[in-house]
Amino acid sequence: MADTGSSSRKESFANTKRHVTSYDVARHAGVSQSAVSRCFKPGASVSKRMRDRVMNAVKELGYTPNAIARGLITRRSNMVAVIVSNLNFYPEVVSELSARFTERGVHVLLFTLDKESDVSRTLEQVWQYQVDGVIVAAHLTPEEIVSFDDRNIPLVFYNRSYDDLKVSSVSCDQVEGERALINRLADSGAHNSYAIISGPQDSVVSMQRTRGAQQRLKEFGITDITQVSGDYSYASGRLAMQEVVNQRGLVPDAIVCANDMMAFGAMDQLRFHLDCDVPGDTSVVGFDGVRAASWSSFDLATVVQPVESMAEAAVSMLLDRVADPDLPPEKRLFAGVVREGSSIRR
Amino acid sequence: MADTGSSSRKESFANTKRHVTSYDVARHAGVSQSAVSRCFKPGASVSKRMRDRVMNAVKELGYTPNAIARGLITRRSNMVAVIVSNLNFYPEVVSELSARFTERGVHVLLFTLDKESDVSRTLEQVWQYQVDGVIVAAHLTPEEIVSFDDRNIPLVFYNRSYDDLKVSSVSCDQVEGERALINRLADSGAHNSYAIISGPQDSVVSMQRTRGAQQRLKEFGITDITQVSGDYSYASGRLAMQEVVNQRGLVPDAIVCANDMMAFGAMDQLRFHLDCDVPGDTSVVGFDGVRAASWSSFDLATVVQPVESMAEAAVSMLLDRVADPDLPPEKRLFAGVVREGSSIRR
DNA sequence: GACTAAATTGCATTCGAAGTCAATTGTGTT
DNA sequence: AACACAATTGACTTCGAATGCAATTTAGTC
Repeated sequence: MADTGSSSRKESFANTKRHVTSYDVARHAGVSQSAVSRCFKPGASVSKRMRDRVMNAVKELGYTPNAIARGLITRRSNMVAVIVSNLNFYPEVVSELSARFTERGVHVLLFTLDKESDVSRTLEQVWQYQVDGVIVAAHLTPEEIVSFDDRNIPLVFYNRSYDDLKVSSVSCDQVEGERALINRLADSGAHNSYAIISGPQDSVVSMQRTRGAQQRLKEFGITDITQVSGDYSYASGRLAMQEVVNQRGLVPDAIVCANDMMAFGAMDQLRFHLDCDVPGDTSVVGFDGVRAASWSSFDLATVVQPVESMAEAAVSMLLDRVADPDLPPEKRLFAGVVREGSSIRR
Repeated sequence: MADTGSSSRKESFANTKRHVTSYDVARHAGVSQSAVSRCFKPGASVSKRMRDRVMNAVKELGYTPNAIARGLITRRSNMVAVIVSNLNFYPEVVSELSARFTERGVHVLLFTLDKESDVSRTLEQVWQYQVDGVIVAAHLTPEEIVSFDDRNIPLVFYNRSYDDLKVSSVSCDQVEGERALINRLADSGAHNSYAIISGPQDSVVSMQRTRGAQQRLKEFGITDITQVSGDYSYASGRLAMQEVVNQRGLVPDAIVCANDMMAFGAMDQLRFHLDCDVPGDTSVVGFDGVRAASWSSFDLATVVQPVESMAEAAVSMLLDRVADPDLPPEKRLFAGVVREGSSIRR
């Protein structure tokens, strides 16, 4: 640490391959640096002869443009931030987003939040990196949302909507989806007692799903509902299921879970620890339509979110707003598709 | 497009909040720009009075340092690239890596590869973004690996080792793990006929796991082995299982799968489509130790990779080499832990 | 071949922060 | 109070590429 100066000097000799810059290319090709720069700008005015000469030199020297330097002058980093509260809950989403951004030549700076508490520190980092836009699949406070406006950074929420605020979002219609799912349960007859396993108390998505279920059940005149909450995990689904049985003393006709993971947990708890048949004795439904829902072990009735369309929408909405910051915020709502499965008693 | 000049001019008026730079802060605080810069450099020589004045101005103006500009001059972007062949196979890994890098103030540029074919294009992007280092959980050709050396960019492989090449890597001992798993099968008695469901032909990891199984089985004098290959997915596990039965006409005593997903598929195929009890009629084992392996539905015997330790190792190895590029490459091998589960017949 | 318009090229400046070095201020000693 | 020496501070340059503008070349026309 003390000899930083000399060691870095030594280092720059050790690196025989010093960075090749556009100046090096220019000198080697006998042209100006501007010319080199222009050769990398699509649609710039460059003669064929010039382009050939430059590209030759580029190849010979192994030149790669420095995106950092470019970003400094153009004020476009060509990077977007993707902020996810817990990657484990959204692997497909991140994967889809990443693929689609890449397709469009945009790069993804990934931020995962362990606890919602470090959001502000994360945002601090986001600002520093001059990203062109941000996709957020996590909860932000209104102040935090406003800070995006202040900085003129386009923001698109994924599966979080703030009805009252002027923000762009892409989401799945949680309430409608849940209602459709309840319809299916009702269609299949004798479901009189229900349990709802919700997500964390502070999760807006969970609220919406749960509300959808409650509403629809109420409309069907069903009042026998036990509600407990989990944290979206498999383990919490199992615990919640047990808790339901402990509270009621018996198993309800149907278990409505706020997501698939908890539904798997509930199902497993019923089948393997409560000696209960699904769907023979009781029905279980989830929400999300993750891969495992279609595994034979579960074949879960659920609402499938159109992840691909949603990701595509989020990406193009964001990039549209990057290109034209004056576009008004837009909320796009996608309908979920009910997956029948065989976890509903008939 | 034609009026770029005027429109960008207009824009810069529209953005009432022009970027606040260190110069703005300096002017507002009545000091030099260097002073502002120094206030953001830990361990710099700044008097308390100066620091207070500057920090006040920073707060009043809402200044955020520009990491892009900093990166240009320091030649440190504080970003690393994480290249994953298919995020869906590694959600925990990416999540762990991301968390640990963030902890250390390093940012993650995520690249996901759909087909291995676009690796070179991806690398092109990686070079442009001047990342300080790269973690790769995908297959690279020797030439591609050399290109990292040429550019003096530290590289750490995750779960891919190239025995002959001088590269750093963190991996789980696939062969040993698989051997231990086979031991467990052998311990549990009567497993005479085996099926091995391998991964894709070109997957090194699959090769190693499969080889480990074959070796150990051979040592036990077992020769009745059917081998088919899948693509690591649940669906391919089911297909492969069916294929095994089609080939043999009956179900082998044990099914050794190259990863957990395929094991789930095989298990489900056996239980729900081949009317076969697991572990009653046959044993199934996997590899990886993903979350779902411990779900009651499966309770799969498998080799649990110590993902956390491995991620930690990969991150610190990479950052150590970023700090001191002269460190020699190092290969760290982690032992997997056999998870008993209840998918093995006793 | 002369002349105008259009296309191409180079010069010089810019983006925002960091580091070098010299100038200045502050501290401690006798 | 005078001096040596350390701690602070500011002016200026640098990182690498993009761009406005002027200079130059080329193409097009009669």
